[in-house]
Amino acid sequence: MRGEILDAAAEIIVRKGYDACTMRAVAALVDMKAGSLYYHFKSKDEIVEEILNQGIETLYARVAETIRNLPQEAPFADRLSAAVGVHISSLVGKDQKYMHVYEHLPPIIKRRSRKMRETYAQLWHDLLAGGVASREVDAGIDLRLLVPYFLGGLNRVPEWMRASGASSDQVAALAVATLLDGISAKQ
Amino acid sequence: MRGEILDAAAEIIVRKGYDACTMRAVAALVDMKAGSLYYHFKSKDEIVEEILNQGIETLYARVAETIRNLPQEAPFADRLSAAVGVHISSLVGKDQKYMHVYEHLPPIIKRRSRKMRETYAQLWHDLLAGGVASREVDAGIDLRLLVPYFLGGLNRVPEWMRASGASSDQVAALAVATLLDGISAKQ
Amino acid sequence: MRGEILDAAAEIIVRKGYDACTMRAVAALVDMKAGSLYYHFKSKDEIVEEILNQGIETLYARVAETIRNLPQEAPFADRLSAAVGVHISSLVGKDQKYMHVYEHLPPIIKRRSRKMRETYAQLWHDLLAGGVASREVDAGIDLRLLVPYFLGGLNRVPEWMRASGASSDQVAALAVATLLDGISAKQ
Amino acid sequence: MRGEILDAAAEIIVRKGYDACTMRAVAALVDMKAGSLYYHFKSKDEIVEEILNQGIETLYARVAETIRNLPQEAPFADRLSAAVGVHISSLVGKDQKYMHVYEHLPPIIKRRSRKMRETYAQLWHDLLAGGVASREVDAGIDLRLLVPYFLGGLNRVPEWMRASGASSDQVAALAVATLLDGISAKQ
DNA sequence: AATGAATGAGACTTCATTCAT
DNA sequence: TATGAATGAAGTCTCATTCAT
Repeated sequence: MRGEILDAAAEIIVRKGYDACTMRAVAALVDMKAGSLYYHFKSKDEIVEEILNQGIETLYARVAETIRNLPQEAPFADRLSAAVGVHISSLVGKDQKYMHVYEHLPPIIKRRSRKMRETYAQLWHDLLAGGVASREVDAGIDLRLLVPYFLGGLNRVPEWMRASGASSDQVAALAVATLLDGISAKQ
Repeated sequence: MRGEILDAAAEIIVRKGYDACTMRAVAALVDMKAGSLYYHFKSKDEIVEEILNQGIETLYARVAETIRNLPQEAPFADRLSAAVGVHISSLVGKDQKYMHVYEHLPPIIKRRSRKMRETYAQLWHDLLAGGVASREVDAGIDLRLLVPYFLGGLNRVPEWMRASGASSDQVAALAVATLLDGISAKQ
Repeated sequence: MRGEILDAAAEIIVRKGYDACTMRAVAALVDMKAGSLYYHFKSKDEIVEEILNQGIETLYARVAETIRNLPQEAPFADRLSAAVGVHISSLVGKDQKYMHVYEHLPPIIKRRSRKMRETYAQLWHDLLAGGVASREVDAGIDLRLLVPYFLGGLNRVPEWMRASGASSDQVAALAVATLLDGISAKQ
Repeated sequence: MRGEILDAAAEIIVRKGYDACTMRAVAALVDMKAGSLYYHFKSKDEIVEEILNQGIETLYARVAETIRNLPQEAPFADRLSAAVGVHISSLVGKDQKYMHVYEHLPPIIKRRSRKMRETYAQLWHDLLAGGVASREVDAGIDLRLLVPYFLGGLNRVPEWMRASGASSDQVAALAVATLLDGISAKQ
């Protein structure tokens, strides 16, 4: 039941926005009355928080596992490519409502998942630091800046994919290529 | 007075989020009672819409003018650099609350400024297309994908600057360098 | 100016109902701002009251004069017919907004013109009493009951004319004939 | 509870007018807070509409049944008398607040019950048409005009009864007699 | 485990009215 | 005479939450 409630809430947030996600609306979707939700959750916030965390935790787990499963000697470009691929396909995957949720939340609530999101950013930081260590990434780059900048672009991807009609593979390829080599014409 | 009300509303949205931006709160900030706001605006929506438009329109005007003022023969890297610089400093400039507003709005309301935002995206599209035409940008890049991806990253900048403590110049430089040449170590 | 304001208010009440008759609406119709009305009237109530009275007073004056102008020896049927004709055509006359107003007012406000309306009822009472005196009206009829009952029917006339599409003459003729002779088939 | 709320609202409308019938006032009368009413009704309109319908529907049902229960061969005068009696006593009956409500509503809201009221008018139309068919009513009378005119008078009855102090039976008798035979003195 | 019913806070909005200018 | 600006009261409605059953 707890799970079904979370599912319902996520569904509503993604489909109609955070404001439309009232306790009554959630309850209706699981064939209950609003008051009954309080048997399973202490408050609306608890529901949202749980959804929020579940989203990033899953994302973290997937990307972490993908990286871990690569052969240790895999070149940086491959590691990056794999990570970006999993990140984007997770954001976009049909059954992955929980991950879409984040983009619909008011900033005040987003902030609650900051710690977990920093942990996730650290994952990327480590990935890139690995590239620097192996001299595959330019040592002059300040990773403290690059990581948030790059993730910032990545997180908007679903929003813009809808507009441009591109596939997640196309977007992933573009992101990787651009990050690695830039857009300057090579002589 | 109209202007002061808009200022107040923008201030609240940016500082405490859209939900906290009630008519009462706005009124209090300009030393009025809630009802009085209706002498100046037909509805809360009208206020938000005006803020929204003013933000993007100013941004558009600034970036467009910056580009226009460059010497025609300026190399692409310079044009890009100038544009990115203006964009970021506008987003971050202290007195430029109106531009911060966008990131705090619920998607339903964001949608209202879509047309203007597309116009703005077109500006960047043209800038990059110019680079392709002059063979300074790799012709293989699909601009329909790149522009939203790049702007997506750019728009998150203030959010992450706060966290990393970098200056807007630093971030701008990073964004330009990365976009142009990527992060791969050059031999 | 006073007159134009009254006109405007009456117009609105008749066309859109009492609730739509706000000070702002009235002001707009005379090209003013709401506050300015208070130079001419002490309150909204004063406006409504004045309209109300003007309506009945005119009606009273017309009917009274019509009766007075009849030759003293005119038969009762003629007197009644004349009075009903004036009453109905006043209620229905295009330029006579003030009289339409009454039907749109909330009962609480209607009550304010009670005294004047009783005076008006007295006019009819006298008319009928004259008929009794001259033995043209059945002496068994309790005029205290008949007058309000008959006027009640008469006042709804405009409302129902609109529905049935009859002319004011048709309705007047029907009212007179029915009142005098009833609807029973005469052998 | 639904019923008690309707009762309370009707009570207020009849006693203090439609404008005084605020959600707060209704709630207070049933010992609740305004917001709680929305558990039982979707909107204030729903409350008013329900009262409105209940009033006319009851009236229709009563009059229709009264007529139906008369022996088929009952003379027209008896049928009319019975119908008028029920109509008036319904309007006036102490427990029948719902029927008083109509006269206190703003025209915009009255209109909502038009269809049901037309159905009710049809009932009277049929009654009179029956009289014409059996040659008890003068065939020259235009029923399309008479019915609304007569009902118009009937509906004002409670308003005027209060003033004149007559009983409902007295008024009913007067209405029937007048309608049937008029007020002319019989030779 | 769930519901019916209620609450209190607070949202947006409208309106008659006031008053300095 | 008229207006711009403001106010306070009130109105309808929504929502998270509570609690006895």
